[in-house]
Amino acid sequence: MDDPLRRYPGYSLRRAANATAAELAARLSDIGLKQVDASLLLLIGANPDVTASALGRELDIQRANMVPLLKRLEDAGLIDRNPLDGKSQGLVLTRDGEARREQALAIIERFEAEMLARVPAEHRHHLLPALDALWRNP
Amino acid sequence: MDDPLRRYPGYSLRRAANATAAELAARLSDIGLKQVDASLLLLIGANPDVTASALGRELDIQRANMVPLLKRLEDAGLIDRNPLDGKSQGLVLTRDGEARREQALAIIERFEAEMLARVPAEHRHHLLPALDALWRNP
DNA sequence: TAACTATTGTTGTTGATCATAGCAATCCTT
DNA sequence: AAGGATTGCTATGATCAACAACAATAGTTA
Repeated sequence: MDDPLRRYPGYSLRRAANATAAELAARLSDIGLKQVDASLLLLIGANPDVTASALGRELDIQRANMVPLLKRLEDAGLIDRNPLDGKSQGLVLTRDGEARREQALAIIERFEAEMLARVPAEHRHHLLPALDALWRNP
Repeated sequence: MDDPLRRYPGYSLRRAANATAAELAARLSDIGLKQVDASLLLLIGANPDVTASALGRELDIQRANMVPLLKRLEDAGLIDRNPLDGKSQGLVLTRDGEARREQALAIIERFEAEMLARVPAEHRHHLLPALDALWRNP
């Protein structure tokens, strides 16, 4: 079937993102996490006492939508909340959260390596800078 | 804020895809189309009498989910259905559908060009082949 | 030809995701 | 002390894709 879309990098970009996201999601589900969960664990681990708002800004997730995400992580015993002042709360990983973060990290590192390995060597090191140019400077 | 995710091509891939998808969606909304609509118009235009099932396979959309998509295009007077045999129906663009397809094509071509222009020249021609390697051969 | 298997188009339901608006409490700055 | 901004949250609606199920038909094989 003739597919006029295949010429377009933008189309391939979306398809590639979907395909890789699906694969990573499948692997992360082995440890009971979604991609957002893993992102949050990594970010909280690297930035103890971050606020929900700051996380939302970094990941482009609206404040309101952070609530159920963090609630699930809290209910799962992976994160704790420290009141920073009267209204802000700092988020930290629990012991379990840290363990899970390390599992997620291992899965992600491995996944990224395998993903990159699929890209022909001549193109490989161009991928990250090219992608970054597409969204870092809006 | 320290963001451990920025090292990962897979993460940049998803962010770049989201950012570009949002921008293209905004432009296509000027002519009352979503991305899927535009994809369908382009595909039907290039493959007259294609079936809904074939479109779904090409775009990785389940048969069942094609129904409301095609119904909207039909209700908008952009496509017609030709009974091919007792159960299959061939899809074609109407006059209006062809006009809309050309508008969509112009928007997409322009968008793709601008998108590519944002990528530094050294990386530019590596983008499409690198992305294709990520999803063409699963 | 008869029987089976696969394909097509469809319905209906579900869950996940995201945008939006609004609210109370608290903070920061002037 | 006051006004505006920020934080966390509730609630709601729209959209989207996955899934199961089904009837009708086509294609293939016994």
